[in-house]
Amino acid sequence: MTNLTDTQKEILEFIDQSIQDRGFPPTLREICEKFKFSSTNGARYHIYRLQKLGHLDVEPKTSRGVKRVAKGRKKTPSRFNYRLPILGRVPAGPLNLASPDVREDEIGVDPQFFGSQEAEPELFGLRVNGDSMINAGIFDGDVVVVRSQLTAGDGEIVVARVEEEATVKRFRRMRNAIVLEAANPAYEPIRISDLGGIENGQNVGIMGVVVGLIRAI
Amino acid sequence: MTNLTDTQKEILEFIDQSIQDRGFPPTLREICEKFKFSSTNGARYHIYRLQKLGHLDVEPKTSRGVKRVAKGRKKTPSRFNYRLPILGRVPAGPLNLASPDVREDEIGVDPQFFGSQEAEPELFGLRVNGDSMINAGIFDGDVVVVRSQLTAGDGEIVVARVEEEATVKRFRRMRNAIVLEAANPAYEPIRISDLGGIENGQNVGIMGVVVGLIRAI
DNA sequence: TACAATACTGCACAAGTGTTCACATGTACG
DNA sequence: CGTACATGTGAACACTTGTGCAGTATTGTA
Repeated sequence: MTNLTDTQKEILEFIDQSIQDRGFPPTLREICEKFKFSSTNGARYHIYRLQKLGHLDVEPKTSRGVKRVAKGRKKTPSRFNYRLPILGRVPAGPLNLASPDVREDEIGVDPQFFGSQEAEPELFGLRVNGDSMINAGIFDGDVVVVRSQLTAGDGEIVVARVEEEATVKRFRRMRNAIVLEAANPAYEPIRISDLGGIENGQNVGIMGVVVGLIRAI
Repeated sequence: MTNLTDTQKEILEFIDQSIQDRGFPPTLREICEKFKFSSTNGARYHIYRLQKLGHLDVEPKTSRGVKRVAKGRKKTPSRFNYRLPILGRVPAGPLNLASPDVREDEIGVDPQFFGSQEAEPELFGLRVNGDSMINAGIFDGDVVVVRSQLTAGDGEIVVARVEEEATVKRFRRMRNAIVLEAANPAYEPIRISDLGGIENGQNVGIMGVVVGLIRAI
């Protein structure tokens, strides 16, 4: 991919630098000065080249008329800028993504890494409380990355609301019921007649599917 | 705050638009054309004003020499932009951070979340191969976040080089030796006489300390 | 009424800037 | 050996662009 000569790469860098520092791209003569070219055509040659290679947009007859172009699979800046809101441990109490005051923190993540292709993925973080999912590699204090959705497939790890408490469990679709089971034999599975239904007086719903995990050691 | 006239606000907008669309600010005459001024001094007057008001930086005698100055606008902190290079599984073969060709991918992370305060932290990612750290919650395929350093404290999880292979182990400082132990009873601990020393013909060194973990499910 | 400030018009000029054409110098390659 | 190609030099040219200076119209305001 980096089939560019050293000079070409340096010129792109210089253009970026100029845009960053001064707010606009350099002129041909500024490039000449920087690279000790004695003729504007030295710079002009490289600009022409870089345009042909698709790294620059050039507006003819226009001063400073070069523009860096995001090339092919070049990383979208927003890809790295997504801020994942981390909700707190939420031991009891309602888990409400919309209310920003329950946000404990936020961290920058790469949504594509967790399978999200959308520009504005519906991801949020949730700090896990307890060791009920220890056999699934989810430890106390870990942050699980959750994609908001109301349904889940068999075997997926979900964030479920049981009464007014949020828990992380593995979602099992049985013959006549749905079971939320912990990945820890010390915990009893929760049996539900249907998704969102009530059995034994339980009020249950799925809040999202766990698509990733982030841990600071 | 917005003690600007309508025209002034529109001119700032036009400058932003130009930067966004074309990659560089407009000339005075382009502003004139846009705002139906018949004299360049019409634009010039407003640019001068906006400079005095602190909304623009102006580079004299320079074409398109205006720069929007961040006036209390939210700027994305660089902390969300750090790109963590992910090295491959590196089953055997040398693990060299410097050579970019072993990079499998990179993801955006928040170094502060993993305890790094520096602007350019020496973090890298390493995809874990095998289940030797399963009891520490590190599963096959997980990416561990590693801070490059040559020493480690007792009990820390480290990336160690044994011969030419990189492994993730827990670092134990014993009375007369150092032990690299797996978090899985199925694996035998590796005993080393001293850090970087050789025992049983082993060539061992510490490459970094695991400060975090990222998993895509 | 007089005066200042705002928001321009009009025009010429010098410096800034991209463009064109001709030519030089390596380096790789058949 | 010669040819193609990449990477420049050098100089002149014409358009672009910011600048300086003078003037006009409108709107407060004292």
